[in-house]
Amino acid sequence: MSSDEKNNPQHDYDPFQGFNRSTFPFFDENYPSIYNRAAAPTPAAIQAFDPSYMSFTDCFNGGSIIDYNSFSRVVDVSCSSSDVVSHMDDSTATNTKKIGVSAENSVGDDNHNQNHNISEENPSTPNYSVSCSSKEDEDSSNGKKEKKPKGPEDHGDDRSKKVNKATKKEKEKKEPRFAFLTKSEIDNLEDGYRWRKYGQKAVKNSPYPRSYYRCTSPKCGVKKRVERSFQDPSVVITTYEGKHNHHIPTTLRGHGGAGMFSPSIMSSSASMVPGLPHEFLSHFLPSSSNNPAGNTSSMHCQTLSPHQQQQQQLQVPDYGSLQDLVSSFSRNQVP
DNA sequence: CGTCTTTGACCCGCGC
DNA sequence: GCGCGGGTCAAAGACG
Repeated sequence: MSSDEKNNPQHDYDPFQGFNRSTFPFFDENYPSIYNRAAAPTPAAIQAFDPSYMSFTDCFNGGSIIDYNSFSRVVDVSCSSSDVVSHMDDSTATNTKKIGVSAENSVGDDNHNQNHNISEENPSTPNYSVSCSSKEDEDSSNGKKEKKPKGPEDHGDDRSKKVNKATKKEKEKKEPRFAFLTKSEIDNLEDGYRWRKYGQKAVKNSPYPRSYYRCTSPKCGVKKRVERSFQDPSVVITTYEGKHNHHIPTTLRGHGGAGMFSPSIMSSSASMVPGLPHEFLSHFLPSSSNNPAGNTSSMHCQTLSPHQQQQQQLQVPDYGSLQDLVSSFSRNQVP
């Protein structure tokens, strides 16, 4: 652990900072969740979360909160400065940036690698991590840079560059970012929204490329990045960036579309909270096999390929445990 | 024909 | 200043 990390205690970090907690139904202990189970989760059930991940257990128990740095260490993904998660001002952002670098360099760190043994014994036990950060991004999505032809005419833009730099700093604090670890064989996990892939890049120190998606809805600048952990290729890291300013599209393209989730569930949550909180929720919605309210989703399931269905099963967490963990977190964190 | 993916090039920030 | 790596653009092609 770097000294920077020591100086940046995470115990007071709130991964849901920036969101009204009421937008997360499971923060409310009295919320009549359809995921409520008959029995409280057993300790064994909680421990079923693979400890080698930054799981929800890690996230919420005892106020030990994941940030993107921990996240990057766990899954061995590099994270840019903007990925770093913390409620921080610019000065601390500089610090965490260094943390991010050290995280990337920590691949050979024994202390870290010891925790990288990802169990294969519970393939049906999905492991999730979530983190968020604030970041500008509207400058690239809205006021996106013009692609300028390289040549003699491409000069005299230094002024605009500086302006961009300044506005970037200002916007730096706004865009929320959530990262999810999902054990899945499918890279691009369906979340109900429509995404258009706009780029793919090879990731340093990883054989797996990183894909860049943008929400296809006009004026919605939400982006997501999808990549695999090279430590455990079965783990997909999905990073959402920004908030949707629209509801989930009612018509989705073929091959299952929103098949992972019940449309009734999606629409209800979407109408409550369009945007990222819904997305966050959607990642933990049950599939047909575990969804007590799930006739509709089972209907969608029929359109899934066996591959997708397998992935779907891998996606299903123990929602009772999950909810309890989050509630526990809520109790610990909310004044 | 519209939508989406692929992919090489480009831009930019950062560390050395 | 230079090189590297991450992020984005946009043309071309694939697909339904």
